[in-house]
Amino acid sequence: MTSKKEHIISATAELIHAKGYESTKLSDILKAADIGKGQFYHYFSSKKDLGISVVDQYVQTWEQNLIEAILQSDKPSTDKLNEMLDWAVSYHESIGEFHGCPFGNLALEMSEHDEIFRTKINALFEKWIRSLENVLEDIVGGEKALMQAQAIVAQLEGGILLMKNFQDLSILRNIAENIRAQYI
Amino acid sequence: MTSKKEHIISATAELIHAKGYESTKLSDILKAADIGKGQFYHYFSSKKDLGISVVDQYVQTWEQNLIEAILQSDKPSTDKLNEMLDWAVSYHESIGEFHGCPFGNLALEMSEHDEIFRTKINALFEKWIRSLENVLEDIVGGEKALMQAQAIVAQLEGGILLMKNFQDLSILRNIAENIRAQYI
Amino acid sequence: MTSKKEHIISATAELIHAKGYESTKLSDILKAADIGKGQFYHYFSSKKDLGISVVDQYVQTWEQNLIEAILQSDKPSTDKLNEMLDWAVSYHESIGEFHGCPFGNLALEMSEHDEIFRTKINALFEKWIRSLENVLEDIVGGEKALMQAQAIVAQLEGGILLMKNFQDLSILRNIAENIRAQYI
Amino acid sequence: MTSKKEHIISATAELIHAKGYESTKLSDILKAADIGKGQFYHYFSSKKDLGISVVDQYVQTWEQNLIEAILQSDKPSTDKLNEMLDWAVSYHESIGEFHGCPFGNLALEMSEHDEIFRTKINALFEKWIRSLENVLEDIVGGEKALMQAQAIVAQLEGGILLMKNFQDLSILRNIAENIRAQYI
DNA sequence: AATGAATGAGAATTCATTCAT
DNA sequence: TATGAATGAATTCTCATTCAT
Repeated sequence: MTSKKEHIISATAELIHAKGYESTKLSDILKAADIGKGQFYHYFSSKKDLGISVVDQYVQTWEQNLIEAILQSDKPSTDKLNEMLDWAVSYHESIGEFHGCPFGNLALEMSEHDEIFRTKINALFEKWIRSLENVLEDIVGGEKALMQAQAIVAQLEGGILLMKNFQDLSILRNIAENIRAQYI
Repeated sequence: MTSKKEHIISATAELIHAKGYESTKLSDILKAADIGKGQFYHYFSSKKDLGISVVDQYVQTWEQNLIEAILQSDKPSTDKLNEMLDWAVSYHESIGEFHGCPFGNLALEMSEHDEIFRTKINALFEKWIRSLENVLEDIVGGEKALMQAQAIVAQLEGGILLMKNFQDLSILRNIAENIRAQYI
Repeated sequence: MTSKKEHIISATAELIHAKGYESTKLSDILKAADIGKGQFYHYFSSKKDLGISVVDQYVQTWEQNLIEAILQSDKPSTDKLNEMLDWAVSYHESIGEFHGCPFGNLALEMSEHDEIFRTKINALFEKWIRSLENVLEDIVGGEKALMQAQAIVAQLEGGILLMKNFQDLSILRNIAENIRAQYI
Repeated sequence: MTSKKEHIISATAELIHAKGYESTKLSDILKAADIGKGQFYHYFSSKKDLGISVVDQYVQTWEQNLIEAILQSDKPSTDKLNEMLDWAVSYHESIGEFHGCPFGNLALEMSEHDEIFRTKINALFEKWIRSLENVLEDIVGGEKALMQAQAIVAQLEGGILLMKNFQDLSILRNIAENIRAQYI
């Protein structure tokens, strides 16, 4: 039964999103997943091992929900861009609290700590930017597409950072509107 | 002579920039500042007390170097925008390593941990955005100025985040170029 | 098996009796109970937590040995008084060293430090005095019983204090004789 | 000028009475006496040195106010006993807070810690009991005088202990009344 | 598979005392 | 005389990991 393992990963994913990797203590995880130490070390060899599984799970989810379902769908490019912006805003809206972007958070916290984390997070950002570049080629032409894909992702990540710090969703909404106004 | 206290603050500022607040252990600080435990607690009442001093020092530096010297100077608005972008890129260029934005890092790490840190960091972002809004009023008109000021700050912060994760300065350069292309 | 926890409590009880709460360092406890730091914090959340357990254990023992077994037995009142005095003297005699009264010591050390300790110690003194009051009602009549119960407890506590300071059991013996002479 | 030294001793005496010797930190003393570290170590070689001076000052005061002025005066014996009891009650009444007996506190805290403290405190209790014995010889006859002097001192010390723990002066008043009723 | 007791290195902090000026 | 900067051993507590059952 893998579902126990996945249960632990999901419980930890929330904790890490809310508090960060270092601040999420093993005891928090055991409590949240309602398991004992022995069970934890049966499924995972270390806290880091679990951390990596959490990132993998996040990566998989985003690849499906953002990259595949939105950016690589066969809708018109402007629709894709629109959907991506809606998805970003509604993701944070639905959580109800402003913990920031799971990837952005980990990117800043783990980048220089741990090469494995950095590489995995990197790969997702890379894919996101590349897929967005493809979308933008239709809208702004091929030459500027990469630069502007980077700019849009940066704008969203920075907007989520500001949203978290101000504890105010409206900043992210403004950012989304601003992007929309520029490209659509 | 206050310089000993300032010496400790500066040494710690670098450590926190590079590793984050939590990961910067007291022992790291003592080593970096070349002082003993007792001396540390002679100057600061706790690690947090020092952390706040570090943020205060960063705030002061940025208010002088960014807000006052650039955004509130009496040069033309487009020059101010240009200078700000140059300053941002050259700041990270000069450090030689990609630790990210001192404020952005702390914003993400401390936002939900500690209200005092969040408030101080908030105040700086607020000032930055307001000052930039004033600059943009000349360029894009008053109506959109605030939204676009937010967008620019977000873009820079997000760009620095990507830069840190990719360990590649060119992303930040691209972002700066992109902003320049849009407004100048 | 709770006996490990009780083992730690008992070992600590002796230390606290001999040296006081503050002077009993964690390292003393670990050595006396022959356990490691981690094990200690597995059973107790803090030194204070253990301290409270120690007081609770003392309270329980005294309630059984002094209050229930002696003062609330169904023997004649003068026998009860006699037994209490015997018990007090032989308690200190059997230990062989003059560390004072576990409750009196803590009462003086912790009274103004910590409200929880004070309250618990208070409760025991209160019960002791009330039970003794009941015994005395038969001997001196109801009117003076409370005052004289207080006087007897005070005399014993003060006698133990002097005994400790003079490192001489005979003072406590004298006090017991003096009480006996007055009431029996 | 010795008055500075005496000023430090008096300020510390209050602190030790209220908090005990160990809990009175050097920093508390410096603050209370409004002096710097250098000045402290000019007048005293260590904290213990000061502690001994404090005990010496207490001993001197009690020898004057209790032993000489009351117990060795040329008034009738029953007056002396009465005055001693009044003095004891009014001493704690005048302070307004219930910190216990300065000697009783130190007796319990320091007895087994430090032989010098114990000896000095011992000497005072010894003198007190001897002087009271002389007074009692007139009242109860020579045979029982020593035992009853011990009993009275014990009763007062125990009463003050209970008073401190219950934070209630009336217990000490009861004890005084009880002693008066027995001898006067 | 599972429990939770046990480990121990390392964390922040306290504090009497010494030393340079 | 006096200041307060500097020292460092000792203190309580944290926490990921291992081990016996």
